[in-house]
Amino acid sequence: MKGRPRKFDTDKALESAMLVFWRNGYEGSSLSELTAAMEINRPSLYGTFGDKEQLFLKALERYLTDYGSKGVARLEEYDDITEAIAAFLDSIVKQLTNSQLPAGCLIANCTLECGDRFAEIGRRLSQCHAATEEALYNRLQLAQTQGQISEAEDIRALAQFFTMTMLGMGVMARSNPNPVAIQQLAKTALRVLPNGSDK
Amino acid sequence: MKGRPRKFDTDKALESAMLVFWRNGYEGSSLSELTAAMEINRPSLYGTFGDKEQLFLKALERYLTDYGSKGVARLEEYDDITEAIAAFLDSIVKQLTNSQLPAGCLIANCTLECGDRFAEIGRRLSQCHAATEEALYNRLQLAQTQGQISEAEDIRALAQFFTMTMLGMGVMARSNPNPVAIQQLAKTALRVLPNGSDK
DNA sequence: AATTTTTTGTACCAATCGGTATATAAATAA
DNA sequence: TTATTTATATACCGATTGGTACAAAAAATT
Repeated sequence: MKGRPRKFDTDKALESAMLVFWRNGYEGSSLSELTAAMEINRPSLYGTFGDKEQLFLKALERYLTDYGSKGVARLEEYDDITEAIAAFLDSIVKQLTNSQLPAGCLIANCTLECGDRFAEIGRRLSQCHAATEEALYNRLQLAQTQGQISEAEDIRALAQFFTMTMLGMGVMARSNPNPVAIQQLAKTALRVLPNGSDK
Repeated sequence: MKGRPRKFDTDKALESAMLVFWRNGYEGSSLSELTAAMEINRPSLYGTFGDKEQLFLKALERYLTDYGSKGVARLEEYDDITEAIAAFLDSIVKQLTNSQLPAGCLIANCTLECGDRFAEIGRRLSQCHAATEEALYNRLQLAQTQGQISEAEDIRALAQFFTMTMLGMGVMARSNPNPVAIQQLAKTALRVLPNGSDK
């Protein structure tokens, strides 16, 4: 490779940026704070990641692989649909109550501020919600074909409900980070499932 | 009263400010946009409402009386606890799906961005959640003493769950403002109540 | 009519915002 | 060694941020 070699680890830098966005939101994260956390200077940031919006989108992808999609992955771990969704919620609870991580959920945190005002980011974040809903829907549909859920059940509504639960827990965790309460929210939400009270 | 009289209606101006904050969040609302919407100039704003933070807190109180506390008020309208909470959620759904109003819920919108970074605002917003939870708790407790809810039921958990539902619906409404879906979320959430599936 | 009090409009403040021009340093290719 | 390429660090850009100084305007008080 020709040219002066990079002095910093792009992966570490991106992770640092992601944590800043997670903590402060999109607008709340200034270029100065970002470059400080990433331990690089501004031209290196622009040369490597593009402008602030592109950096955010890349940080978001990083968040998804490291944190955001852990919950959906757990949907496949159990044959029983209630256990599967319990595992999905439990994964989110674990994240939200991990005091080593920024408060709340990066996606929820930024959905509210970016909605209209930063169109591309807003669109991408909506896609994230839709992807979660779709994963839940597919898992619920499988359970329905297996007879675990009645045919009369509106599984689209259930998928949207648990997506909302994820986001709502994120807001609660940001406002009052009481681990026991967050844990309890997940348990209560599970009761909308036919046999959810048992778990 | 001595001195030059005010040229604008402070109440109208505060309402305009509230709508800007609701749409754009706290940091996202610049002094320029606020004064433009309020149709006053900057010194009038500072003279009448104080600085930006104080203006926000006053706008928040205005939001609470006009919108935020409508849901809680409906808790008293029905003797049956399930109907009461259905009315509470329905009031919030109505607001979230009103296309004349800014998207989402002002409180949820700003909880995420203000948490740590604007301490006083963050504290006040947490109080708002706590107040909602407390109103729900009191109503649930009444229902429990009336035998509508089993003594074994953890009504604190239920109060927190419906508070979370309110906030979660707010995020969903901001990201994908589909009235039917929001309405359905409320209906699904109601199922955590002993006889919630009937309603 | 003169004085006092309060609001108004304009014009401005330092600080910070996201973003970049420029020149130097460090590597490879010729 | 020389030319080329890429990343670095510093220093800067215009625009916007929240917040104010100042003087004119409009009312009540004396």
